[in-house]
Amino acid sequence: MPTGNKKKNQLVPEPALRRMPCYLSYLKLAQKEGMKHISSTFIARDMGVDPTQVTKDLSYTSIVGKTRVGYEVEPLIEELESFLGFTVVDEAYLFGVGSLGTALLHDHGLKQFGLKVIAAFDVNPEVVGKTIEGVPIYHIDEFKNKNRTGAIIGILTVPVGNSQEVTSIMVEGGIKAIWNFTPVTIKVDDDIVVQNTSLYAHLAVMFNRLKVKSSSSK
Amino acid sequence: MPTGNKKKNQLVPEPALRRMPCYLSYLKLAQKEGMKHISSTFIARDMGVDPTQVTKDLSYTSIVGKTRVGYEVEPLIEELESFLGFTVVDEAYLFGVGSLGTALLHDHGLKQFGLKVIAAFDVNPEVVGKTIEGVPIYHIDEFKNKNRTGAIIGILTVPVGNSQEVTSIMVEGGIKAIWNFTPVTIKVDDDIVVQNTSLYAHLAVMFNRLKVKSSSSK
DNA sequence: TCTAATTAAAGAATATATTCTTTATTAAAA
DNA sequence: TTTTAATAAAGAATATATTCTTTAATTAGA
Ligand SMILES: NC(=O)c1ccc[n+]([C@@H]2O[C@H](COP(=O)([O-])OP(=O)(O)OC[C@H]3O[C@@H](n4cnc5c(N)ncnc54)[C@H](O)[C@@H]3O)[C@@H](O)[C@H]2O)c1
Ligand SMILES: NC(=O)c1ccc[n+]([C@@H]2O[C@H](COP(=O)([O-])OP(=O)(O)OC[C@H]3O[C@@H](n4cnc5c(N)ncnc54)[C@H](O)[C@@H]3O)[C@@H](O)[C@H]2O)c1
Repeated sequence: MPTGNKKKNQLVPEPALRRMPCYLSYLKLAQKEGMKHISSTFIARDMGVDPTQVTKDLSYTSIVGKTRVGYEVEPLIEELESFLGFTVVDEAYLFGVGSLGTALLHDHGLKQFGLKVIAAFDVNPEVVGKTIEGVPIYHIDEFKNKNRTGAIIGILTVPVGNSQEVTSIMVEGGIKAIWNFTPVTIKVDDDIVVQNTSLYAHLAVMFNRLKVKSSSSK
Repeated sequence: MPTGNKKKNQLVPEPALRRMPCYLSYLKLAQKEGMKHISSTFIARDMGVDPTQVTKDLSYTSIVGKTRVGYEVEPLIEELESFLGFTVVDEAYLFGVGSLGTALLHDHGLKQFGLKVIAAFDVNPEVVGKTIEGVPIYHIDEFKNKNRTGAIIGILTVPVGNSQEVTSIMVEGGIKAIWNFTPVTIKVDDDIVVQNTSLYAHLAVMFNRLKVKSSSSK
């Protein structure tokens, strides 16, 4: 029996996946304004994208639109949230409670998007033993010794020089997906999912576009 | 006279720009280990990418490699940093001093990558008037009234519902580039650069890849 | 000095993603 | 009831990005 995922085992393109949370935010605002139905044409105009891209993106989910009417807002929101994995809250461990790690621990938004940090690990005696927003911080050795069960998602926010070392510890401890906030390309086996989120990479893109714009307008 | 940017006015592909900071991190680690030269073959093997992609990416900068030797590490680092705009520190304003905004203010890393927040704006009386890491926090009305000069880069970390409103205020106040951390697609004129950095989008991609992996291994 | 191996770089081929075109549907208007 | 306009969806065409292939350079070794 098929697992229900529309038609094929094919990978959903990453660009499409990245756009979906944008649609979601947009739809939630539209819902607040009382809209019951919404068409791809309308979404596209409002968001400044191509209308056929909207329908193609949404076609990866199991939602179907209605000709001349568009999509029903509420079911679309529900389907998108569940498709994106935001309805089930996954547990995660966080590695490296520095400035960025602390910020993520303080963030209340993540839980709404399906991620809950249940423990954090560091080596710094100043943070080990403490608690941030109810999340206990242990020494990384505690993870090595005990945590072979539990969360399979790990958030990596350690310094650049320790990235690979901590990655190995994470994988040995049973982590299957790594949300990597360091600008380092970490090496793992094929069965581990790595999601790179380097803020500096985005900064580089922004600087470049700004440079191009300002030199072309001169 | 040409402005010096290698050969063409063509845009550097965003995927290439996003990979460059990864090369940079890698090269800095290699430099620490005393390497003077490094080849694309070597970089590629270490980082798990295609060697020709490395040379193609680096060809957008003005660096040239040497046959049978590779690139000189130090000049390559310098060229990458300057190409990416990390050597000149640009000033920026931050809008929305909530959990994410505060985290960014506490971050010491950004300055190394060419961005320095010189002031922040909010509406919450609990934060307005305070200072975080030396950065003063003003009421957003102060920006409307006075700040027509100064930084042209703005960091947007306000709630979803206020994104568009604050965006307009930013643009009216002279902001030319917006680093948008909200999951909302903000609308601006063509001459404004928008860099979207929604953490939730990355989370969505990670969840999807994890789901695909776990269902294919069963 | 000559040969072999390694490499950067350019361009071709392939793969991927986006946009355009066509078709069929259907709600609303005539 | 019939016509019209708006739309989703599928597939084709185009654009973009990645990977493969070839070429020329040049260092190191014979
Ligand atoms: N701070 C930011 O806003 C920001 C932005 C973009 C990227 N980053 C990247 O995120 C990473 C963390 O940045 P940061 O500014 O939070 O650094 P940080 O130095 O403030 O924090 C790093 C933390 O990791 C801990 N650590 C070191 N070795 C460890 C180990 N072996 N096991 C467990 N924990 C260990 C340190 O004790 C420290 O608490 C860096 O790679 C940085 O490049 C940070
Ligand atoms: N917190 C996170 O880690 C995180 C992660 C990903 C994305 N985001 C996004 O970033 C944005 C901010 O998230 P947050 O968790 O920091 O929210 P938050 O509610 O903690 O902070 C928002 C801040 O914006 C201020 N604000 C509200 N209206 C304003 C206005 N008109 N002008 C200026 N300031 C105003 C608020 O007073 C508050 O201080 C949201 O859009 C969220 O979706 C946050």
